[in-house]
Amino acid sequence: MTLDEAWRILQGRQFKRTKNRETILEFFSENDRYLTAMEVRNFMIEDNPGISFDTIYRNLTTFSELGILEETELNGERHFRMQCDHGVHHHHFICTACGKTRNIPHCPMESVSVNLQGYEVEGHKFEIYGKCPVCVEQ
Amino acid sequence: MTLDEAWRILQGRQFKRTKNRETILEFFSENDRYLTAMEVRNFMIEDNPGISFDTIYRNLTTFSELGILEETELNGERHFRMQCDHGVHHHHFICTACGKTRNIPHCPMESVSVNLQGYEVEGHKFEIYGKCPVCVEQ
DNA sequence: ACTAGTAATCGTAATCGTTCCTGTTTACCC
DNA sequence: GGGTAAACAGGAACGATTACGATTACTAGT
Repeated sequence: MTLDEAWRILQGRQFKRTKNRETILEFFSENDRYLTAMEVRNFMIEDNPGISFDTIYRNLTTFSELGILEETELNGERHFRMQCDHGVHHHHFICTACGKTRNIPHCPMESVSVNLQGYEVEGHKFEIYGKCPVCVEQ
Repeated sequence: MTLDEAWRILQGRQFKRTKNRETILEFFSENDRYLTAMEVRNFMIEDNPGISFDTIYRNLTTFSELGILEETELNGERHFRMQCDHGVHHHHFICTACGKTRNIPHCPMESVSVNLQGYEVEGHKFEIYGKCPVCVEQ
């Protein structure tokens, strides 16, 4: 997702264009990996030393709900990254050291043979964890 | 996993047979679903009003490491359940209302076509979330 | 451009799940 | 039964996240 696409979504829903939102989106568009609220804060604090976690979490949640960011949970912490390939369903290999991901186009839901009649499926998660080639060397 | 199997594992590693451990294992063997530390506490508190969270978490973590319980994270909280079909790799449909699960024998790792050469795979997670037939009716 | 109205923010305190700490109790081996 | 290390209770501390009242800053309408 590009910055322009993100702003188009936000302005289509009457969200205002603020400096904080610009900084957050800039950070994600320049860092193509899963990031924590703390990492976002450490970046923002240079421009805005008084930045509040309330602001960060509120915006991250908003962006996630609007499909601008995607979200996952790694060792008890929320992680966010810019939505990639918007619209096309996929999964990720996630590096547990740096947060970088690699797309996995195959979705296991297509080949699940279990009969889930009577069940109401709300979602699914398929992630592979490990170290990317760069972090293997460290 | 039966209570006998669990105790055989524990005693093989010189873990002591305490009242608290008996209560925890009894609770899991009678409740075939994912449970939180709080639910465990609410059950234990009847026998032992002074039960400490430290004791609960310490034992849940131990049991999980020994393969007696299996663990997953649902909306930011650790959930535990008795290890089912010990040894046989499988995945779960998980009811987000009651924590009950249904086994999914198919493992997506077998059909992942992405080349992960140079990567170090540490683990994976495949879970389907939704409502079980009982909770759909509520 | 000016102003009103409302969304967004700041700063701080509170919450929640989980872990740490210290002194005491308990299970197990002899 | 006595010694010893494991297990425990109670409470304090922790890190991530959320809630809150007061203030600031966008944006639309004049």
